[in-house]
Amino acid sequence: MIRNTRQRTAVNAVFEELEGFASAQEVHARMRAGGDSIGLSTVYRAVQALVDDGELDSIRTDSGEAIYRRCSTRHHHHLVCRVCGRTEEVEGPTVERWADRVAGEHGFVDVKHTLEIFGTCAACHAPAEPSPVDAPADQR
Amino acid sequence: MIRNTRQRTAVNAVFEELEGFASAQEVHARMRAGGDSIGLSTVYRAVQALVDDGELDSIRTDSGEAIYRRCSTRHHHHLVCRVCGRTEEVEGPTVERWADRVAGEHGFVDVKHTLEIFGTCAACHAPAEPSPVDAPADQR
DNA sequence: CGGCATGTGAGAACTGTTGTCGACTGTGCG
DNA sequence: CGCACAGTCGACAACAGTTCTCACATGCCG
Repeated sequence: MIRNTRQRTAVNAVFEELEGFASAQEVHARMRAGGDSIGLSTVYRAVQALVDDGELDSIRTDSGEAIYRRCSTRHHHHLVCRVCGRTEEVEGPTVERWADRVAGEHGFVDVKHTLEIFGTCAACHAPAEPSPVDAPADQR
Repeated sequence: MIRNTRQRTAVNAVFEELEGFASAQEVHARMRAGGDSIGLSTVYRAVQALVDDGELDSIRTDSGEAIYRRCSTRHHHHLVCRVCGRTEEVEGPTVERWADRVAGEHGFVDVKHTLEIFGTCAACHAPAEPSPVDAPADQR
């Protein structure tokens, strides 16, 4: 049986008022800062329970930390500023179709995909930037 | 200056004879098992050096472990079978253009993206058909 | 209300990764 | 060839994120 506890409700609430991603530790810190008393273990447990329920989506950062977002409703992707962390949701039928087609051509079925776009947003890009023409060489 | 050392060559060799992904620890274990004496730190260093050189590609597993793969240096994406772990490289100008355009529309610059497609490959999807080309043993 | 399965939380333990530092060794030079 | 030395090695410590442990608390059901 699964109980409704103060802590579980509170974790849920954090993600409701949150935009973008948060790691378990951030959730914990935020709750502590907000006056809630909660253990780190409990945050992990609550977050994982929410993931199991499909209410949260989890991905990994490059550093290996798990971060969570509330957005399981409709399919979309994220555009993340690598400086300030601001996240925008974007949709793209184009890329959905492309992925399905490519996978199909290789005989794959039951296809899912993950796509994250990283960049520097206009605000973060404004300050001192050495190269006016900053064409990254490796990506196209 | 960058030296050619026995260890670095050996790590490189492991990925040459390897298909698919391997974690740093797997590389270390494999080398030890093969009689090579090498430190774990050295494996991490060598692997990261190879990633920096663009000779290896690194991603994270769901468990947070970093795994590495030798793949072509040009930009591409991976189509991964969630059953056997077989990986195919795919390219898609379409999706590159889409990502750049979408990011640009939001004022983002210096844009990169990651895209992984997961599915079940034809061989693994066939109900009672034991595929002649079976999964490599230690794929994730 | 009372019983008890379930949840909590502080801290220990664990895992993967990175840092440290003395010893070692390719590499370039004479 | 041999020497100097910067780059490298490797055992181990340190670290961060996550999971586990276990005594105690608490929501749920009758």
